Amino acid sequence: MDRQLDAEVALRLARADQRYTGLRRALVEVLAGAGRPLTIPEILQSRPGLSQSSAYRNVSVLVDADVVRRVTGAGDHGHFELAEDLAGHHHHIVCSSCGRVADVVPSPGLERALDEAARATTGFEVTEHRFDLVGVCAECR
Amino acid sequence: MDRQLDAEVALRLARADQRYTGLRRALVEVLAGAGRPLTIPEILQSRPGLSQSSAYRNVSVLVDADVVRRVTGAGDHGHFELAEDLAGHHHHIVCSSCGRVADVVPSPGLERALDEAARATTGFEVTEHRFDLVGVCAECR
DNA sequence: CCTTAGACGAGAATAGTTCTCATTTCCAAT
DNA sequence: ATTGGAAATGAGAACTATTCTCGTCTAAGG
Repeated sequence: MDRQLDAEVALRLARADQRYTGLRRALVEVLAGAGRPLTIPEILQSRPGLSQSSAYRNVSVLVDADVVRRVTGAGDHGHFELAEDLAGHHHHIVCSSCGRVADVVPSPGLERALDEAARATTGFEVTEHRFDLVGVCAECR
Repeated sequence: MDRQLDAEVALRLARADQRYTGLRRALVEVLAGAGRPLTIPEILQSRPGLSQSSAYRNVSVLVDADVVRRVTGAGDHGHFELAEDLAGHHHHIVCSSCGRVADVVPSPGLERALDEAARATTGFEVTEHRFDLVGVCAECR
């Protein structure tokens, strides 16, 4: 696994008073290697023997430590990916048929427009934006 | 309730081989009057006596008939609103603290940028885009 | 080593949502 | 109007993703 990523994750867990255990390292590895948001069942498949309760518990710890982010809006299962400042800012495209989620790298022009929209909003203190495309993936088509 | 909306909903339900019952009319009224996506508990509050199972069932019927759309990514409950072509295209801002969702009307420039991004995506047949802001609402702040 | 706080796994518990089924309502044809 | 059948309704059971509980085990620091 990437050394710098490893060190940054260790730092964030330490900040949250959490240990960087083998299981948590494994979760970070799986998510870093996937290149797209994964569900808990998908994570369990890639690490046979890992118990479901531990997967949920530790993903939750990683979310609280700002290492992992939960992605919603794609079928029944939550999807998980590395935090944006670890994996790079990107958006998602969701298949409306099978729920699969793929990463999309945005253009600078798009980002400028999105930030502008965030600034124009009143009444809320905007902290984040989400831009997802919805469509049908090649397999489902 | 708006006559044109009423007729359009009747048409869509007929297309889906569904009746436009009093309960379904009530649901459309509540959603049209809210001006923001509502959860099932919120809908139940505004129509006392309405049973939970009927609310879920009929909202689902309305979703299948393309009258209502489910909004995800805001807390534990799903939120429901009128379909975009009935209520007008808009985006949402979600309070990360309490889960409340408000509507946001986008600028033409933003829409142009979003459409461009959709066109640039390959591998998927893009049918829709979602752009949500996340922040903290005035009450929670 | 030993101690002890925390992590682990298995399964129970929870909560949002969907399903079942007995009853009622609605519509159409007589 | 009346009746027959198809669909809607409501109460509660069932389902499923997720979280919690608790007894056991691991591992870091003294």
